[in-house]
Amino acid sequence: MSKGADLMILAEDVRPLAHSQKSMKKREAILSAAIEVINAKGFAAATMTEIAAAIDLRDAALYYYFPNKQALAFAGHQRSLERFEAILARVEAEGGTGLCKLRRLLAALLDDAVGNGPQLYFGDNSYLDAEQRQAIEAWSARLSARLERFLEDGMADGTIAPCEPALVVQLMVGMLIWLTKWAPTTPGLTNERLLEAIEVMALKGLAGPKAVAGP
Amino acid sequence: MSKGADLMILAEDVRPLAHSQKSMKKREAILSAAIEVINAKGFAAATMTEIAAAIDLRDAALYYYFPNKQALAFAGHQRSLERFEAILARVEAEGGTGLCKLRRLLAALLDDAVGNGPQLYFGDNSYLDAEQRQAIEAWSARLSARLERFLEDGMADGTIAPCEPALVVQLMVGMLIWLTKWAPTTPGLTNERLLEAIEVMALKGLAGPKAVAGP
DNA sequence: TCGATATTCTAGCGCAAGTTAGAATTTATC
DNA sequence: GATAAATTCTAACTTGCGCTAGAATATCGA
Repeated sequence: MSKGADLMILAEDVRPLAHSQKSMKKREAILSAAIEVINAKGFAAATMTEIAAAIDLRDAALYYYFPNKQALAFAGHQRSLERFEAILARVEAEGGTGLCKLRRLLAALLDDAVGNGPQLYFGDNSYLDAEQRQAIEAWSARLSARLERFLEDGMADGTIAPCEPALVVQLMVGMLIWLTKWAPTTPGLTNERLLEAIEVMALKGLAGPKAVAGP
Repeated sequence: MSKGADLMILAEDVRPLAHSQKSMKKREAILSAAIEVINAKGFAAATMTEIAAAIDLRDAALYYYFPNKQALAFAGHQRSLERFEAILARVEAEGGTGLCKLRRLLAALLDDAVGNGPQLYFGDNSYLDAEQRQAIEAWSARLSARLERFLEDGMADGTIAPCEPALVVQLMVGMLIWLTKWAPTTPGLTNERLLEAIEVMALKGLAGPKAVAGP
């Protein structure tokens, strides 16, 4: 094996060897469908047939884009984390107090969920093999750490009360994961009301002495 | 079919026809193992073999106590809801302000999780058939309503700020479900620190003008 | 100790779902 | 339009797991 070929293979999966943009678009569609189904029913209960049917294909067609079900799910996790990271980076770039950033992040995540459907952000990944799981968890941990920074920033600038950032972040993640399951089935629920509830329950308590109202 | 026989069958599953107390104990052990495995890996990924192995049995032995996997999971949901309801009833009986009850309930749930392992409280149940799912969801809804009462009581007695109880309860449920997944794998984490984090993030924000500190 | 009952095991069936091979069909290029 | 490439399909193989039948073992009362 030449060193060059090795590097090509490491990047991700090799199936679409020299694929066009049109092909990549279908790959994305498959990924979205897979994320939705896996998120709704869990990895094991989500069948390749069902994922394929969601975009009018037969199960076998999926293997043209992904080598197997595991790799498809892995790619789904990666894409979800990319999206999360993009939102996170945007909020970081906009700056502001710790509490401000936290508030804007939550709003952006809700908007994203509405527009693009729920993701696999931090949920179950026990079905991945050791390397894949390690990669996803390391990535998740890096993102969580950046989220914790918001809390630390807030504790420094006085907009957030003393707390253990790691624990608080996990509590928030739990809220958000569960949100994607029940909120879509609750009729008449708007993002505004959700944000209001989160504001009252999760953010008001975190607010420190220098916190001010408003976005 | 006689009417009498019909009623006997409705109650639950019939397998352990005239079983002794010893047999019932094993049934409970199987239930606990099933709850743990299903909670950890999801219904579809949890195999009868693995559940049985957790208490040194072969998969076939489980069918002496439960007619099939679905019924086993259903019984698990029921047992979890029973436990939840028992805790809820105890807190209700002790009385106090709305915030007080909420606080004590969360503490009791954490204690329960430590002693008896995580439960299937409100998680996924898409694998149940229509009747079973309906039964579980109706029961869950009744319990949620009683939990919402705590918030309404608090809003009435001034210990909890104005909010939409149904939404806030769901946010809390999400925190708790997710908690059972990551907390056990976090080294050095105590219930005290968890309660403190919940107190700061979830309860302080809900506190109304008449709230006072302490348990 | 012995028979009856309760409990668990071994062996294997059947089915669903992941996967593959290769044919069929569409799409792109000249 | 014809040829090549890309994409999707049909059909079948394989495996793992829920589940069953019936044998084997343990438990217990007389």
